[in-house]
Amino acid sequence: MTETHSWLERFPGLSKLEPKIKELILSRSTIVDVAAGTTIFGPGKSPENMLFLLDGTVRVQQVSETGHEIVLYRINAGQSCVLTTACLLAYEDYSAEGIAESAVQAAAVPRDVFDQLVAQSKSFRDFVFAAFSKRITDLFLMIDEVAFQKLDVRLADKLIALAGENDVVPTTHQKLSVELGTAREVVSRQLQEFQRRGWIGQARGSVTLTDRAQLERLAHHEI
Amino acid sequence: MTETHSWLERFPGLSKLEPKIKELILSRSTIVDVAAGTTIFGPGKSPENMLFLLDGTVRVQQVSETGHEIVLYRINAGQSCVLTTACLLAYEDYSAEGIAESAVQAAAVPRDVFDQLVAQSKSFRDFVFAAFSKRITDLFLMIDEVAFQKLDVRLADKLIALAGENDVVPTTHQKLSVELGTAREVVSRQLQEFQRRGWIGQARGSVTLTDRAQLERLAHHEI
DNA sequence: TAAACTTAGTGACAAAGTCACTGAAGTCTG
DNA sequence: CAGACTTCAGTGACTTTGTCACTAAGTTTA
Repeated sequence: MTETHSWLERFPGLSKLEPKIKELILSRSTIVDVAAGTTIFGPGKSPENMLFLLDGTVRVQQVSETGHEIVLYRINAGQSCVLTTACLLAYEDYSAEGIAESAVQAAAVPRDVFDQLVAQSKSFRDFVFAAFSKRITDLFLMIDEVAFQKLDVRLADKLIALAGENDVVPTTHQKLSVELGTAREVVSRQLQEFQRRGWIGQARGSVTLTDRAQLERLAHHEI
Repeated sequence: MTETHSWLERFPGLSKLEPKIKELILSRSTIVDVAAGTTIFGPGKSPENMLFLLDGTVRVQQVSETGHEIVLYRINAGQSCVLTTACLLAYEDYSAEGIAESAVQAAAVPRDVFDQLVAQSKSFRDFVFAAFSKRITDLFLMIDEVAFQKLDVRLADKLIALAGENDVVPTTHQKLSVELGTAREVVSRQLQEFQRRGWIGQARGSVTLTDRAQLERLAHHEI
C-alpha cells in the first residue's frame, strides 16, 4: 500500500497530515469489517478503538428509560466515531448505541495511538476538534427541532433526507417514528394527510415521494 | 502569585498539570471580569479566547428561528467554555448564545496557547476531552428529556435544581418556560396544579417549594 | 395451511402548545 | 402622587401531539 492510496485519502481532514503522522496512523491501525445490523457500541459494550469509517453507515440512537427510542445522528464514510468513542470511554453508563446500518468497513485506531496523534499533529487536532464541534452544533439544532418544530415539517424533512434517487423511502411507520422520536400512530396519521394531498404514495414497508417539491416547501417553512 | 495558590487549583482536572505547563498557562492567560447580564458570545459575537470560569455562571441557550428559546446548559465555576468556544470558532453561523447569569470572573486563554497546551500535556488533553464528553452525553440526555419526558416531571426536576437552600426559586413563569423549552401558559397551568396539591406556593416572580419531598418523588418517577 | 409475527388503521381520550384575550402588580415619568 | 406603561400571571377555546386499546391485512414460518 503506498501513501498516496491509503484510506487516509478518503478523509478530507486527514489527507493533509504530515508524512510521519500518516505513517504512524497507517502502521498502527487495522481495517475491520462489520456486518449490517451489528451493534458496534452500546450499554455495556465500549469499543476498544477509535473507528474511522471507510464504508457504510453507523446509526447512533438513544434508548430512553421510558422505552422510547430516537435516532441521534449517523456516521457516514469519511467520518469518525471519535466523539462517541471518547464519550463512552469517559462515561460508561450512558444509553446511546451505535448500530451498523449497512455493512461497514472501518479503520480501527487504538486509544494510545489516538493520543499520540493529537499530541503530535496540529492537523489531526483540527480534525478532531472540528468533528466535536460539528457534532455539538448538530445536537443543538436537533434539540431545537425536537422542542419547537412541528411534526409535519420534521416528517417532510426526514422523508426527503431518507429518499433515494428514485424517491422511494424503504421504511416502516415504526422506523420513521424512531427517526423523529414520536409515536407510530402519529406518523401514520401524518403520512395519511400527505397522501391525501397527493404528495406521497404508500405501500407496506415503503413510502414513495410523488410531489417532492411540495414536501420541500413544507420542510423549508414556505407553507 | 505562587503556583500553589493559582486559579488552576480551582479546577480539579487542571491542578495536577505539569509545573512547566502550569507556568505556560498562567503566564499567557489574563483574568477578566464580566458584569451580570452580559452576552459573552452569541450570533455574530465569537469570543477571542477560551474561558475558564473562576466565579459565577454562564447560561447557554438556543434561540430558535421560530422565536422560541431553550436553555441548553450552564457553565459554573471550575468548568470551561472550551467546547462552546471551539464550536463557535468552527461554525460561526449558529444561534446559541452565552449570557453571564451573575457577575463572572474567568481566566482567558488565547487560542494558540490552548493548542500548545493540548499538544504538550496529556493531563490537559484528558481535561478537554472529558469536558467534551460530558457535554455531549448531557446533550443526549437532554434530547431524551425534551422528546419523551412528561412536562410535570421536567418542571418538578427544574424547580428542585433551581431552588436555593431556603426552597425559594426567584423566577417567573416565562423564565421557567425557557428553561424547559415550552410555553409560559403550560408552566402556569402546571404550577397551579402543584399549588393545588400543596407542593408549592406562588408569588409574583417567585415559587416556594413547600413539599420538596413530593416534588422529588415526581421527578424521580416514583409517582 | 395454520399460527405467529409485522405492519398499518382507527377511535377515544389525555397532554401539551397556540392564540387572543383580561386583569393585577410593579415601575417609570411628568 | 397620578396616570401611563410594562411585566407578570390567569383563562377559555381550540389545535396538535401522544397514549391506549383494539382491529385487520399482509408476511413469514413451522
